[in-house]
Amino acid sequence: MPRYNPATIEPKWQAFWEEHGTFAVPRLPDGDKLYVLDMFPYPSGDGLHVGHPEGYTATDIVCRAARMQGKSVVHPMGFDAFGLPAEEHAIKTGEHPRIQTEKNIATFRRQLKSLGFSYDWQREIATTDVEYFRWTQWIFLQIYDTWFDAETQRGRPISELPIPAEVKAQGLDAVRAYQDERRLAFQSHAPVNWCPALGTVLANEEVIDGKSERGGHPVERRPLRQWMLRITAYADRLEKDLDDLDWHEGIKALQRNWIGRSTGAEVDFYIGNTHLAPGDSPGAKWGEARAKCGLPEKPGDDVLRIYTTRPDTLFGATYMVIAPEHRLVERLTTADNKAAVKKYCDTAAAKSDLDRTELAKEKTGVFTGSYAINPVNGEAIPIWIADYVLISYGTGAIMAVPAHDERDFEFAQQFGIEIKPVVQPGDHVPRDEAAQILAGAQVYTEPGVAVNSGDFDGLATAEFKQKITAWLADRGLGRQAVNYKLRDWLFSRQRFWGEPFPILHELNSDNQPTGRIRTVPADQLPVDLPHLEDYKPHGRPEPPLDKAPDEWLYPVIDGVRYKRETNTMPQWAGSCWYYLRFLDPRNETAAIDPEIEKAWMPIDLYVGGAEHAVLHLLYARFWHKVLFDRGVVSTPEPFQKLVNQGMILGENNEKMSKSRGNVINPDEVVKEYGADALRLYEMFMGPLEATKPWSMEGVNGVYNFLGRVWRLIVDDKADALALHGSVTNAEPGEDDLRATHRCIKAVTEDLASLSFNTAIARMMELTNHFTKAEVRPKSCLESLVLLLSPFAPHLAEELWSILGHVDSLAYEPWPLYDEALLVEAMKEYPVQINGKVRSKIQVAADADQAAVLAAAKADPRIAELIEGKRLVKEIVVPGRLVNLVAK
RNA sequence: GGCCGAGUGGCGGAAUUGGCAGACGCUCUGGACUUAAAAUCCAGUGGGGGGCAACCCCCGUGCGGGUUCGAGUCCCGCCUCGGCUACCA
Repeated sequence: MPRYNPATIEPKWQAFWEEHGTFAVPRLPDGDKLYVLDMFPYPSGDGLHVGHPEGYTATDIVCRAARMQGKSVVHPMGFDAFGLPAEEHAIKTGEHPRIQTEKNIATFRRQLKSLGFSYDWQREIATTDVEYFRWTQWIFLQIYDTWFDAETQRGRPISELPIPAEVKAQGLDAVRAYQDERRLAFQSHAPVNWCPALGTVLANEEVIDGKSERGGHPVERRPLRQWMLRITAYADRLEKDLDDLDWHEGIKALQRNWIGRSTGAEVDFYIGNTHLAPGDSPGAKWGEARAKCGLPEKPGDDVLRIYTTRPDTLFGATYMVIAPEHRLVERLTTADNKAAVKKYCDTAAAKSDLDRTELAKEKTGVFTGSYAINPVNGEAIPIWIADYVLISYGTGAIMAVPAHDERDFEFAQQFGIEIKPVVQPGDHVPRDEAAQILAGAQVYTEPGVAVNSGDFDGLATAEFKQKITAWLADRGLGRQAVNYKLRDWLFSRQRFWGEPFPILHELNSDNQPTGRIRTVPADQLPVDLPHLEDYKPHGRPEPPLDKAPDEWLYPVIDGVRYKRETNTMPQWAGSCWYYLRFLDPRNETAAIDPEIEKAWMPIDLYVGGAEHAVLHLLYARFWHKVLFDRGVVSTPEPFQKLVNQGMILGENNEKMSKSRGNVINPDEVVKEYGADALRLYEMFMGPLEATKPWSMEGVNGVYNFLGRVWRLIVDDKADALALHGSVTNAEPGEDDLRATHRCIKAVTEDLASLSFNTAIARMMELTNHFTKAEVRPKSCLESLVLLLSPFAPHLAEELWSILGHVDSLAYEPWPLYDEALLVEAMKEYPVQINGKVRSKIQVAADADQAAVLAAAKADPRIAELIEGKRLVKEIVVPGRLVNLVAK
């Protein structure tokens, strides 16, 4: 009884492919290349999730079909293997994180192989491989060695950075400092979540409500020396280059939003050298001086520089706000406000970003006691401190215009500050509402026409913005400015299990850092992680590598003692360039051979979850652009086409999670139904990009389909493996050919648009067609098997061999369809009267419109229905339908 | 609050982009085969109504309007659900 038995045929073909190196890819493409990439997984201890095979099957289908269509396809897989869980396991057990990581990778590899994906496993890499992160470190050195030339909008070697004469005159250290300030990788102090009870620094996700996720211990924010990458320098290019990418508009919008470019003006408000009081003015001298020398590059201590996107509302500014971390806080606070201000700033410092934004519904703030002079009207307005202004955006200070900004409005209402409307709403605003706005009782943030704005009254918002910006620039009081929501990338972590930085800090004779740093030369990479006795926290905020043995931690070069950088890189680092290494995974002299890079890049199709739509894709694009500027890669963008697979929900339509108990294990599905059924089901569920619920009955459904295909070709009632009796070498009939060629056309087209679900439906139709047929022409069955092979490769290979072929079908030419065979002699037209189908007629396929119309009117039922009525309109849509409008 | 996406039978989903709504599959029902069951094969399966019958009629794509000979598809106004994001001045 040769039944369809995936449990025997699947391992058999997997072994065959492996033995024969069926999917091994040559160094360079042979003919048209296709680079299809999956987002490589993080090998968690839980093993593969059913979400993984969704995208992986989609790309596998594309690759298998492309090979049959003669393309040279590279389709690699690897592992994003650094990460917290392995380190936590190490802390508990004392076992090196690498051991756990490798176990997990082994599980993932086994699971992936059991699904029959056509990866070139020779190219497998893990970000944790020393030979891989050697080149991650090398790329860091490239970034470190680069400064961004704003003029040409390009990253250039630091050696090409022009050094101003006055800097040069101050000596070598000054030059170094000047360069270091401009490198794309630089050091800075940034707060971390320090948990004294756990003796370790926590990631943001590990902090909930200001307490540690584990144990609920208090967490404080502490500034620590960190590495930053200057991604903001590339913000404009990262935004602009999205235009030419073949990505879903929604994802592009997400990235644009994240970059968050805004244009406005920076404006200086005079604050004097002491504390200004109401009624004070800067005096004519200051204004004259400014008009002469223009706006200084950096604001001095006598002004408060703010950023606004609405310079047209300057006349409506009734107070100022600076962030609690602003450098002028102390300077601006008058004696009698000191205590309150200190208390407020201390509280703000303890709050996490989350507390300051999401959870804080009510606005808070404190008055400094001093005033600033509005440059447009000379009015002195109070300066407040409030944490709704972020130090990390713009200048960390704003002018508040409560009449035309919701946040300022809320704040002003709360603290009883004047609300002064300066924008007359547009005509779309109802009259009573406009009156409310002009009375300062309601906020209005849209454009309109200026009022209460001196000589500028009557200007439309857009025009006013331009005029006032020019006015300010003329007087040295302000300038046009651009800002981004995007922040520089905090690139260091206080963790063990990550890539070490190839950086050394010089020490003086007292073992204190001198501030000078040097890099580990490229030819001395990799910097491997040291051996540790155990992985337990050492109880200081410094990274765990601080407890590395001295031989590792303190190298001596040319008689100078250094301390290694002990921060490690974040998990994002490894995934920023893995797609390059896949092309040349064993290269020992370069990250990638330029010849190989030119031949295969860019990636033609990149498939992965939407959860990486912002960070991973932005970071990788940023690295790629730096590498492009430095001549390492030849394309400005890595991922030409991107598709985000949808989420798979549990059977109950909820997210899959252990706690809900609705997690589906792919191993179980493979065991019960086979890999082909799992693959086919995941593709049949619905569109790749849609969120859709799992259904075991659905899996059973496609499993039945595969069984039907099997029985179409194999006689499952025979004692031994034999072709079904109705399989024949005879020439196929017209109906068979039409059905087959329609299927070829549909599947080919659906594949091109990644519409796998409908492609499968078409193959089901063809299977139904031949199941009913008493004679099944072999040539048609072969076409079906080839069409099915990218989806259910094991079954297809088995049937292909049963049909008498010796070789794998992996490189068999893709079936072609003949347009001439698709058309029928007769065509059925529905005939509508007043838009409702009343009859159907058979007409010769090549009949002209008049003939179709005549046939429609001649139809007995139609004739009866239009009898005695007047035909107002007669519509014939060629190839579609007839509609008669009768009265 | 903002951005994006989606609402079609009992369920997952189709619909050449303005042209027969419900392809394909699941579920369910009936039949064939069988001593019986499973498996398999065949047929039916949006709702309501009429007819002995082949058939016929009405309603129907979240809701309300509109454009059109014709709307799931386009326009206007809502409702619901999901994802991402969140004081970015």
